[in-house]
Amino acid sequence: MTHRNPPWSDTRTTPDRRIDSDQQTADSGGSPVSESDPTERPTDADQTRRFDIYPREGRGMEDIADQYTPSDVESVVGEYWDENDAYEATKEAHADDPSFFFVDGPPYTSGQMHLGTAWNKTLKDAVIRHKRMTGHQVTDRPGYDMHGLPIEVKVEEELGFTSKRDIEEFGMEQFIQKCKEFAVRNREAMDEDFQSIGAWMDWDNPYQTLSPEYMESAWWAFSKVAENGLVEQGKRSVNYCPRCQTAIAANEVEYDEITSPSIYVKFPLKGREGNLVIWTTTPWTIPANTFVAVDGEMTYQEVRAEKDGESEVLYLAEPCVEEVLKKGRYEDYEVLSEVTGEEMVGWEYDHPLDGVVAEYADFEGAGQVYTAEYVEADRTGLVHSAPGHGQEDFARGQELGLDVFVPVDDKGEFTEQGGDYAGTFVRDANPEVIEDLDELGHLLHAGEHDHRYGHCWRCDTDIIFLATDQWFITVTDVKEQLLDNIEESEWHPQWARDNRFRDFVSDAPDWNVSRQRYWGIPLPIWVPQDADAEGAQEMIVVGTREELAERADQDVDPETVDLHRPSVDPITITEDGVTYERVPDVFDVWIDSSVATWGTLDFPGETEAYDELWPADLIIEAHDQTRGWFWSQLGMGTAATGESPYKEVIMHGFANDKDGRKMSKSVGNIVTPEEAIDRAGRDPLRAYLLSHDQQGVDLSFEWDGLADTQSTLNIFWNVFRFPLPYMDLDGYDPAEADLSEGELTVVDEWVLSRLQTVEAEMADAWDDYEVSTALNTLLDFITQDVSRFYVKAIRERMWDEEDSASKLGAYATLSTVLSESIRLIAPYAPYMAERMYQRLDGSETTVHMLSYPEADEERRDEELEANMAVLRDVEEAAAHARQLGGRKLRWPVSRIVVESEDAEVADAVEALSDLLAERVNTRDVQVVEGFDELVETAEPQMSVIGPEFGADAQKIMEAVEGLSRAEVESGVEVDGETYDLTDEMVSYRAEPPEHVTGADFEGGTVYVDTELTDDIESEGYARDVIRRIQEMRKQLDLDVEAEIDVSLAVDDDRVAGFVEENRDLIAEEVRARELDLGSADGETVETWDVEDVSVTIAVTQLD
RNA sequence: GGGCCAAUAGCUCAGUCAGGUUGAGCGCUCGGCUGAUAACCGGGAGGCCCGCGGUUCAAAUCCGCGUUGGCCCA
Repeated sequence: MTHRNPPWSDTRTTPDRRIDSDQQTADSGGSPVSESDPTERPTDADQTRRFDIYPREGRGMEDIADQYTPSDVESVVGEYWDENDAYEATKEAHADDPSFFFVDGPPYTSGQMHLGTAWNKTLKDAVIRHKRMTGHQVTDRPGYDMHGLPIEVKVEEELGFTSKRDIEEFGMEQFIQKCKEFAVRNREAMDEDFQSIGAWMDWDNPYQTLSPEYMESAWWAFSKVAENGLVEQGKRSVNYCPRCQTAIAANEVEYDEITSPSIYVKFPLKGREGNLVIWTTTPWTIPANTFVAVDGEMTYQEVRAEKDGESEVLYLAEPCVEEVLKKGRYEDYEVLSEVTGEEMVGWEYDHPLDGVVAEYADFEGAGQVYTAEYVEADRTGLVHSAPGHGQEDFARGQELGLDVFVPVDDKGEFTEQGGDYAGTFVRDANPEVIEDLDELGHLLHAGEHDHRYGHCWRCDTDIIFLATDQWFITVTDVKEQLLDNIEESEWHPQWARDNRFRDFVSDAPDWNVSRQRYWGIPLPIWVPQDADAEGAQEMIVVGTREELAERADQDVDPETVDLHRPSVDPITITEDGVTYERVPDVFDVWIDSSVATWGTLDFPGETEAYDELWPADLIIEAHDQTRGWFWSQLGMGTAATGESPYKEVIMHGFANDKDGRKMSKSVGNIVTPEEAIDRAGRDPLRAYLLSHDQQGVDLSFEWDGLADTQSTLNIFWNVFRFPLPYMDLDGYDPAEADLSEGELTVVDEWVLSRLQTVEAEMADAWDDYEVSTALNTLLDFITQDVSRFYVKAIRERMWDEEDSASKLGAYATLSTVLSESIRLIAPYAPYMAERMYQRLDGSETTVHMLSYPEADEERRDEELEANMAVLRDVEEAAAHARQLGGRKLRWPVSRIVVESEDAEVADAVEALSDLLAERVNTRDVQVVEGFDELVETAEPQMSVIGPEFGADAQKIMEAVEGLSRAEVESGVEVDGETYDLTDEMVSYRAEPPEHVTGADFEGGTVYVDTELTDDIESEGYARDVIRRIQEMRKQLDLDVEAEIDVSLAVDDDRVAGFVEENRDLIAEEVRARELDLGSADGETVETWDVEDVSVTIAVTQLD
């Protein structure tokens, strides 16, 4: 065998390369991938930058990267990308494609990347890469959420602050500066984190919620909301953090189990005998009591209860009577009467803390019984209601037209109205309230109650409900439109939209957007200094910096103004003789991210991109954002413009630990992305994360699973590197692969057909963003079809003559399969794909600028795929049968017989019989409907024979055992006497004849005839000897082309004869110049056991 | 307390929408292959398909009630 080129010479000097050599013809519906003049692209001139798996100059195999080492691949590719501006080149390549407006959900800059955010960014990156490869100009601006209470709290911790007073003393401006520094510092670290997992986004230009342009987006959107009449100021009962001294959003409240007081209180009725009995876990809200709620439908009993010789009258819901009286340790009771809740409406009572508190709700309508929806037959069936605190109480109070009475200030302390409690923090007042109620004789029972209660998500302080003056976006006014807009958006998975999201939106209350804090976007609301001034508008909402400059009383430069507090605080607006001042609040931080679709485009500062792109084509977040960002954007978009700001949503899951439990510091089960990258690599981590369901389902992270993914990628790596030495030897350039050159065999046609099928299936999966399905389809193809089957099938052809048409066909096929598979995997494992691409082709700067392969229906042959599936089943069964027959694959068998009644199976085996014969190493393949050589062996049925023949049964059994059916049916002779046996007495077991073993497959049975002949033994031993010599060559680390001398001694004359017969074959296969039989003398000598025969082999390397 | 999602081999997951003999990978074990070789392939063992009811000729799959975990809400 001769070769044109020395093995490691540089054969890659072809000057003109095709771009994207096996690009399919663009279909009519598809969008053409931009292909600018190839001469503008980097050409072979910078070939030195191309990766080399195999060193070109005179080095040996030991230098070959024969194992997939992700860290090596990733570091070299990372450098390559940087040096060659691969990201920029990719964007450039798709600059003229149809646009795709992706919007990044901004991570909050108070922490660092964890596994969940790594997953999130990886999925986004894969989608963006795929979108580009399928011909889109993708908006890929990453974002950061940088304002808000959580950062304030972190900074307060750093500075050792405990209250707002500390901040005021420190200075608001300085404090805000510290918050900004904190956010920017974290952002920079997160930039690096995200890039470390290969996320290709516009990291030079992220949108940041603290930038003037971005803050302006929020002002603009809010001003549109105001124009639509959906901004309102009002008292609402809100979740209030007494430490942070601000309202917090419902989704900023976390819940935990706590122990609260549990008290039963008697409210003395006015104008009639008796008491209403209520139950509460918040004694401190009793001072604010305004009314008592009952269920109009429910039956209440008037009972006279006795204790210590005294009696009193109590009103309780009928199902609660026994329980409550037990709590109150009453000894006996009698039911005096029954009334419905409805009948109790209007009853009046005295405030139970009259005389203790300075003021209580005694205005028109207060101190009475009303019905309410929230009453249940629980505890007492009567509910203490304080609209100044409880949210439901507040809502019902509004319906009833009751004033809101709040004897608590913004520090959570009682005001002077609280009388004895004035200046006491509400929760600290609980014991006093209980004591006072007891002294006044109104306490029926006091105990403890364990329940879930909310606390501030950042500072852990238990929240209180407080009716305060806040600003709202009244989304409840556009509820129908919100629900309609949900219909307009497409969600993956759809159930998330139709169940969770729809339910949440249906129940969403008005959105409290004001926070009494510092680090945030200031509310752009100006209110009159004197609300009663003539001609005063209720409020002025400013939408842009330009507008602020125009309307402000002070000089404001729209280019340089910092919209943060405190610089905007002193700005006033005077119009029509009325002076307006800014509301000192900042926005709820959810407002910030809710305008991300505008902020990403720098709108309204810039309008061009907005006009072209808005609304977003796609957003991707985890399921916690259903009530977060998915909602805030819908709410803001609908309130501001009437539209949803996004069209499509992918909602993925959470990364939990291996037991499906949340990762947390306290449990100590956190896995960091850094550790995963260190232990497995970026591509394996990405592929692992992306191989699991991406739609709504959580991931249980497991190290073994990550390792599995790495070994799967390793199989791809092996498939990739397998042909390289051969191609190099032949000077074959895989980038120039042409399927019309050379000769395609049936396996080539098959694997190409499979490739098209895989491409079609992946395209279908991608259409529905079934990202994991697409990846797993590809990985299955690479491992099962390409590695397990195709590579094995073409191995021999790699050693054909230099210009063999069959080899060229295999080269072209494998090159095509690799080239397209590399592009198919590129969005998932971008580093590996790049390295492979640069080795095989490299005509473009990066694999990621190429187009995604599409199925060529011309190349699909479903019948062939079906036939090959049958062949593989048969092959598997044959291997099984061989194993049962104790004949290893290296030794040929004389024949296999495929038994099947299925015509399709028979046709498939016949169509592919040559290939099958080769793969199972048989000299002959037969296909039959029924294998007529099976021997039926009799098995006596003693349960029938025993009773029939009594004492003779034992002998008959022995005689019958192992006979054929014919022998039994002709009569069984025992001791000269012939017995006729009925069918019931004997059953038959069909068995293959001697030397034949069978194994079932889905369509039938495969029989393998392992009978030995001299011819078979001769080949078998020869192959065994070849194998041993090859093994020695390998151990000696010989170059594949190196020649050797071999001498060997066989410790068995007959086997020695077989070896002698095959001398030429052996010599050729092992590249032996001389092959001596007799004694083993040479540089390296080793003795092998070949089928129990000792064979000593000596190998000497020639120069 | 409520809504949604999940539970299938020792582990990670398919299969559930459209009911018809539970599959894959890893791990274990036995074997095979061998110029992809620290790679690769096959056989085997291993499942009350979370539990209990119901619908049906037939349920991992549909329905109801629970248990456990996750997310969200109160």
